[in-house]
Amino acid sequence: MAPRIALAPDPHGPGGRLRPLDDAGTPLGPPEPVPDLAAAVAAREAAEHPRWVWAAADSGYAPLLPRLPDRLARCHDLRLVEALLLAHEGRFGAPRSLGAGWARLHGLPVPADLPEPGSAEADDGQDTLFAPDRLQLPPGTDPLAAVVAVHAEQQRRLAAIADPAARARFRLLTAAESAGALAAAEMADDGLPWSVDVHDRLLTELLGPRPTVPGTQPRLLAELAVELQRALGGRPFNPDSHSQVLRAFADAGIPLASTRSWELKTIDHPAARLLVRYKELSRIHVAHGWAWQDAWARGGRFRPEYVVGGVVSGRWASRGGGALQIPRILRRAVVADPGWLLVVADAAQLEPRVLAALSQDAGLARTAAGGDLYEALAATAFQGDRDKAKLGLLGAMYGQTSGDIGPLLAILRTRYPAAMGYVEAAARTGEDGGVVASRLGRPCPPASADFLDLTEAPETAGDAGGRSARARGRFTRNFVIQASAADWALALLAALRRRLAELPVATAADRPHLVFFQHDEVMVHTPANLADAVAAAVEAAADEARRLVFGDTPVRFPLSTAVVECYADAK
DNA sequence: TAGGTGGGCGCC
DNA sequence: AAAGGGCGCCCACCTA
Repeated sequence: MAPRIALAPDPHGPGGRLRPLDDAGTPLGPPEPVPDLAAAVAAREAAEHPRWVWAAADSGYAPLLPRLPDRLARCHDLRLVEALLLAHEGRFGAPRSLGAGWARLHGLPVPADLPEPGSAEADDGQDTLFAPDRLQLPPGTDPLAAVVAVHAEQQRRLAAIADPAARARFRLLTAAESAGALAAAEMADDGLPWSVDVHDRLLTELLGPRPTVPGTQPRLLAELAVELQRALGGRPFNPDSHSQVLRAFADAGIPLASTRSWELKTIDHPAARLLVRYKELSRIHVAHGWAWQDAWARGGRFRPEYVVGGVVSGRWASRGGGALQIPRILRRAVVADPGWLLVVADAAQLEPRVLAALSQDAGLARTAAGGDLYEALAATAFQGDRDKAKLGLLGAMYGQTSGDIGPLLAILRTRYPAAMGYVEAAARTGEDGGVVASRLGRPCPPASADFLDLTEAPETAGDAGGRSARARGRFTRNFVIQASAADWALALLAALRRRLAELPVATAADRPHLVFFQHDEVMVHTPANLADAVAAAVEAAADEARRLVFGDTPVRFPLSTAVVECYADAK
């Protein structure tokens, strides 16, 4: 067990205080004031690799990063762990700041969490000005004392989980979530290598030259709009307005139910094809065009802000820049530095494999023992029709009932009763208003009014209740899989981060580092001579994650790994 | 004018 | 008969 050290920065200036703790969180000595927190942290990190206990890595780590010679190995993020514990204790969504934990400990009124920076409510005044750390502590409270006390309380609550196996898994989850917070801060600091030149060329090819007047449409987009108007009779209309588009098509004798691309693609008319193209290009322009480049990708690095645990399933969210929605076509712009390479690894067919491991379905586990899972599934149960196999299994995991999927589900139910029973049990729990959890114990939110869809056409209360219950069932059905996949991915990320830190390098500047993480995919930017070692580290981390999360399972989680100069060349 | 909502689509 | 899970972002549009 690594030693633990609580830390709190001074509110002003570079100093702070440290306090060593035992595993239960009991202080092993008095607080130690240090004049230079970054220097003190660096020294203690080198000497003893402690687990740093702090209020929140997102605010605590970023200011230290530029001054640390090496990355921190591990931490305990009180805010993230508090959120996990509260959910586990049936108090999903309760305030999770250090101040909230402190208040609950002392029977004080619990302060609401501050709105996330960048959110709509965040610009409401000066609160954040006086609480940049978002701790929400009562005035006069000693932050280090609060860190020590709330940590001890969290350790007590973790130890109170009765089932030893469940306790071990949940502790793993808190450690992985905390490690993720370190990785997220580091990735924001390093940035994703982004070639502004390549991006410019791509945009110019697709849209025409960058408009000299900001806010005007690039030439090719404007021409496309005119062509579209001409194809519908020549009257001008705004292609971005759904109602105007619907009217223009109707006037030309083409009734549309919506302007969705998939509907347009079924219509054999030049205007439909032009509109689809316009939408594709327009989206790139508005969401990932020159304005985006100016805001997010200056200086050869795209620096998104990741929100660890930002999705209820444990997936990460991002804030600004759309880091997790980079269009495939723009991957051409992600280019390694000269002499460096990108190691891109994504888990192949992660979610069905997770289902196989969760349900311990022997048959499905055999199809997930390696190679192409859908191919194996098709050979076993669908006369070699891979598309059907994939459609059926995805439908089972998402709760799909429409289309021609019924017969496929019936086959799966016969062939893989344990796996289908698993998702159907999760769905029933949800329909009955219950709560499910991931493999490591991350609970889903409780049933609430959110799931009552009151916008539907008038109907009896019973119908609304049934609709809402089924929606809840689809959610819990998918949650067990999506959230357990997130458990695995988080464990992989933590293991990989540790393994990268163990690679021998001459200087810290030569160390391979994570630059991207997207649900089931990781990317490492590495000096070319270490690329093979990095690829091996990713493989090892994936296998470590499998063992940690699922224990003894025949299911394998193969990675598709590519070593490339450019992201677009991976797979 | 600002904020909220819904359509639509990018990613997994 | 049928209503496929999770997000972020931008637009038009409506309302206060």
